[in-house]
Amino acid sequence: MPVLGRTKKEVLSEFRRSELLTAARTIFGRKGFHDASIDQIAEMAEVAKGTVYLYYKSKKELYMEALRYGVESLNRELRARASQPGSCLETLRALTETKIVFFEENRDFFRIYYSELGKLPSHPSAVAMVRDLYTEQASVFERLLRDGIRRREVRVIDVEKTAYAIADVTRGVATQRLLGTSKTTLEDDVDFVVNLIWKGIAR
Amino acid sequence: MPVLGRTKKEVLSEFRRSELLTAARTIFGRKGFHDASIDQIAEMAEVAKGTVYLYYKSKKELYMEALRYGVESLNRELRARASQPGSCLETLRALTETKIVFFEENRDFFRIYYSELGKLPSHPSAVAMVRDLYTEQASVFERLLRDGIRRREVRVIDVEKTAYAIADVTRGVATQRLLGTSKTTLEDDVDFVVNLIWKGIAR
Amino acid sequence: MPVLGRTKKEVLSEFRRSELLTAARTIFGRKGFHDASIDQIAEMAEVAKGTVYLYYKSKKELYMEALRYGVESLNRELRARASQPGSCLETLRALTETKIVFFEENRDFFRIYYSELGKLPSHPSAVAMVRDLYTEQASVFERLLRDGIRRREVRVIDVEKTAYAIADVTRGVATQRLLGTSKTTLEDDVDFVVNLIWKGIAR
Amino acid sequence: MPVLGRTKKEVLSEFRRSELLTAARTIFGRKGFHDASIDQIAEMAEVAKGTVYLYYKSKKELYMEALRYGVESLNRELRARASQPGSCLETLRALTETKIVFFEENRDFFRIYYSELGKLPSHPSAVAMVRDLYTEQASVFERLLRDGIRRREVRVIDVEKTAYAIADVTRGVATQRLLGTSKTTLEDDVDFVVNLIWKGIAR
DNA sequence: TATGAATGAGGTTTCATTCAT
DNA sequence: TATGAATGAAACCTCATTCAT
Repeated sequence: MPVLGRTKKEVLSEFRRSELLTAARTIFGRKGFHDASIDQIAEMAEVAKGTVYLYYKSKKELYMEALRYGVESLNRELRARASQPGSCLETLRALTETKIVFFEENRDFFRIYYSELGKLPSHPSAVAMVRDLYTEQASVFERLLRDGIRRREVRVIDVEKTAYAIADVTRGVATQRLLGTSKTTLEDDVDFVVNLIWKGIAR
Repeated sequence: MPVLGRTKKEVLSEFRRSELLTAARTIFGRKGFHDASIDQIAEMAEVAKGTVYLYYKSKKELYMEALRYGVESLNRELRARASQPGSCLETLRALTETKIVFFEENRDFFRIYYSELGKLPSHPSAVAMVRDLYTEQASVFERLLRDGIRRREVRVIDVEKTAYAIADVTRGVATQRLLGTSKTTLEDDVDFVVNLIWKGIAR
Repeated sequence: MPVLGRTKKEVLSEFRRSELLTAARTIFGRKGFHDASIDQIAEMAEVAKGTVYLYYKSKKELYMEALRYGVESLNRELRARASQPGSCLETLRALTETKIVFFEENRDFFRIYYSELGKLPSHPSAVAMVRDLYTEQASVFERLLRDGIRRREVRVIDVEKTAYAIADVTRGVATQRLLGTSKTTLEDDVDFVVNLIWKGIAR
Repeated sequence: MPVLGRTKKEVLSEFRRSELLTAARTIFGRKGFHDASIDQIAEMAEVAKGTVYLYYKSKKELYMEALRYGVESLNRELRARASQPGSCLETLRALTETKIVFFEENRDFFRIYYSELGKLPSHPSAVAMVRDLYTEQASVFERLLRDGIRRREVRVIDVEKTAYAIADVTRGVATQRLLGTSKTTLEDDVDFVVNLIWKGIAR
């Protein structure tokens, strides 16, 4: 009995995958890949252990999907915001804020994300995927910078390196916030990042 | 028959510890804490498994010591360089270079270091230690910035946040280099970091 | 599809526990706690090593349950026999025989039992449990003696000490039999214990 | 430089053996065979671990010698007391007291002794030895009983079985005392054993 | 003879994965 | 499809024993 092109089965299946992904993200984020157990994830997703293997063929695959799922969400939000009109500086500020807020709302994911980025070539496949998504994210910023250069708001710089630098400083501030080290408001933190970078790159 | 205050035994013992630490750093860096096995570390250090436990009372302790050993080496180098005379900008450049070179020469350690920094509250003790050492490192840069402000080379800024930002951008560039993503020379990379930051903070 | 209040699963689970307990009793009895390995017990119970841990959370717990299981069986038999009518002397003889027969039929258990009784304060928890069960057993004999005193079949004595003495002599005879030192029939051995004790305590 | 037929070396060697045996008895008694470590014994004997192996070729051998050493001491005391004049009853009381006192003064040994007796055929060799010494001990009592029968103080009984029974009841009382269960004086406890047995065997 | 650093076998326990129901 | 009992590989750690000094 297909509805809107999807059978009941497909809907259920999609639902399970989503529940599993959410649970995986939470547990993996909280305990790391190794200390997380399939049992815990299954329990949180309210299915039996064996069921996990009907949807993901291994712990690693589940991990990678949870990772991809998160990064893609973030990238989607960033792209959406980037496509809104505004000056280069305004957009830069908006993107920075989007990213920091995203991490604050997805602390568990934040950990998976950066622990994986920090790992480099250990789960080669995972890294490759993260790198791709990271690169995709960087490209949002690169496009912004190129626009800024064209519009003469930004001086001529190495856009790629700068894009990475923006990501790094943003990550740093997000880390401070999650660690509780940062004592300033979200707005101040965003200001700091944007000012630093903008001074560094403005005409 | 002590020689220069150290017996032959002490020398051997020190040698073993050092071999173990080096092996541990390599293996842990390559595989992460969990996927590294004591057996592999012992083999690389050319001792038997049991011998490891004569020097470190658990896998975790060995890990932490390997971590501490590396961070302390880096901090030592940074402090040494920071104490040399020069303008604020010169010193900033020197420190940045020191750090990037250190990571290039200690790739395996780089991974432990940042995977641990990215972990936050999982091995509480390890994290605490890394955080302390990280803070110590940040303070080298903070001092530099304060000096710069006093000497009117640098404008009045939040030194703490800026110190972290420097560390973050530097880390980012080091990552690019280790990933092979960066196609530019060491000098160019250092220039990039220093310019970006300096523009952001100079009077 | 529950049958008689028990599902197939429950039956299987009960069966496994029982198989494991039996195997544990045999192996522990034969080799002692330390020299017994979980592997051997699993093999004898015809399950994989990991399965043992689905039913008992550690080697020690398995050991204790095997112990408890045996002692409780013995105590049950003794209590059942003690509640049958008969003179004090008759009951004493019956209990003695019950105990000796039980040990002959459960040689492996006999060893766990007495090795644990002989250990005093090493596995504190195990010892506490055995002591409780031992005390319970002693109380069966104490009640018998008190009855005998009331009925004027037995002279006034320290019932507690005497109860222990009966247990000790019985144990001794059981030991002789299991060692093969005793060359006399079961009946003769029982007679010997009962006569010795009875002479010692009768009016 | 032999002195009294013994060189300095021999004296030292004897001293070491004795220190080791004492330490072994204490540690084995306190922790049992498996949980005792050669290291602990060496430390208590104030020698290095390797030295232990110059005197005893394995942990088991050391254990057996500690066991033998203790049993032989006890047997020696019993034989000495048994050879003193006195009625059968008097000697029985004296021997019982000797044994209980010996165990109270050698608690650690007591545990080794009975844990080994309780083991039957696990370390076959150890058991054989203990059995021999146990038998030797029983024979002291058997001789006493036979004397008593000849002197018409004791009725005609199975002396072997009775000898074991005496040992068993004595052991039981010793156990009560060491466990702290017994609340009566040494004299009362001895009285209890002797009365029970004597009533059981006297003419 | 005495030492104690080094060895490596051995055992418990965990947990991802499978499979019969 | 969903379950969860069963599996067994893998890894940490201990400690009796050896051996070079």
